[in-house]
Amino acid sequence: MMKQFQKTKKYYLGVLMSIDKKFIAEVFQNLDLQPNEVERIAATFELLDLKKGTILLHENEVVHDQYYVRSGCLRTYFNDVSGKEHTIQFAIKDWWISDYTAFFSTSKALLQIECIQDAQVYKISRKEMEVLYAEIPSLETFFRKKMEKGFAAFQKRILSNLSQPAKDRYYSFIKTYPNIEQSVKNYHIASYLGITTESLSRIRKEITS
Amino acid sequence: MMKQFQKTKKYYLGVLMSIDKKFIAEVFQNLDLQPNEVERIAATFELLDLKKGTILLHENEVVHDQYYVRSGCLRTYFNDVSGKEHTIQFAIKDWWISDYTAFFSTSKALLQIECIQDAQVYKISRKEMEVLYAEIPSLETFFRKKMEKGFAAFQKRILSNLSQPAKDRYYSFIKTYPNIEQSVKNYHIASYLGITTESLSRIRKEITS
DNA sequence: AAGCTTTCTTATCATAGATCAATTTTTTCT
DNA sequence: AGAAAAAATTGATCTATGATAAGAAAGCTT
Repeated sequence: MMKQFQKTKKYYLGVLMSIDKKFIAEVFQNLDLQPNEVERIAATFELLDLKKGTILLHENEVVHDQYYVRSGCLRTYFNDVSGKEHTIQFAIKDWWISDYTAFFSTSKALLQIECIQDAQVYKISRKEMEVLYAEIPSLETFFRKKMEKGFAAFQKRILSNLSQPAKDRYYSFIKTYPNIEQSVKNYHIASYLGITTESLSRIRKEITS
Repeated sequence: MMKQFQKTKKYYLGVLMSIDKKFIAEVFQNLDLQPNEVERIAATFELLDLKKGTILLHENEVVHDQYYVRSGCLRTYFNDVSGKEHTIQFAIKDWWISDYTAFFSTSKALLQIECIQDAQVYKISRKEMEVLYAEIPSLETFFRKKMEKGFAAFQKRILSNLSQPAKDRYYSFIKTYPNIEQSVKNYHIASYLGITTESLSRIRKEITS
């Protein structure tokens, strides 16, 4: 498949920057970064325009980057041996996305990252980010906290998969992520909940009646 | 239920320490800590002797601590509305355990921590650990990496729950955690795999035949 | 607007694993 | 060792969700 996204220009050394610094400051809003720190960070961010359908990361590619979503919608999913897709994560505005399991160890992707609504994302490499950790320690804390949230979300998901019927999990999903529900297809939601699209359809029918 | 564990004495300021510093150094073996750093850490560790059956943490208690297992075996589990137990994690020698979701935010426990084989554990408070992060930055990195591993394990579990039948999940479990298999009951394993003990029994029967 | 293509729905039948109810085996305690 | 408790097994039946197969509806494209 052709690459459907294009890179924006990138200028190093902070002389000229194509990326909106103000926006970068908002990404890390609670950190109270110094202007020079924001500039330093901005230099490592790369803005990408993605068309719906783009596969940003393919299975077995080494994962060097994570992405911050400015707009649009992406998801990570796993293709199992029987050809079924299992959605691990959706990401809309202000979410981070990657195959984190592979990202952390700079190893091969198990997941694919797919753009499911035209999107603008920042691409951030792990390597550059680790250099930044040393310069701006609060960044490491920022990402540690993100990770803690992600960990908690995964645990919650394991428990709801184990203890709740599909109908309850669907209710939780639309209640917890109303904005995501609007950006994705029902078959995406089904693959996230771990049911077939037919089962989801039956659940939805039950609800409306 | 009576408390079945007793605290060991604890001496502050590094004047006298009841806890084996050599052992502490091993906990963080890859960090290459200085002797004074080890001493500093040791002062925040509290050694507990636990009897099988002890509930170290009850649902709805605020979670201030995590535990490092020196010996024995513990598990965290969730009691769902219908009275079923769902095991989230087992911990044997050299594993860390807590209700991390609550631990990270110092909020109320959803899980219980149960000692399932007589154990010796170190208790480490989040608060003290965060002070240590500032003094010994490599500690924050150490725990971030642990978290990354835990995150990856959770993702793997979500995917295997969604894509594999119980039999395959059981095979993976005993292959991945042979040492845990020997320390826990089959009904613990069943509650980890998300099946009933009857189903696990049938799977085991199939294997032996 | 007509015709594709994608997405969603509906119906029928199949099945993994649950539930219920005993029973047997293993472990623990006195 | 023998009794009691805990854990594991087995059988019969039930149920939520899957698989398969059509169709209907919605969204794009020209």
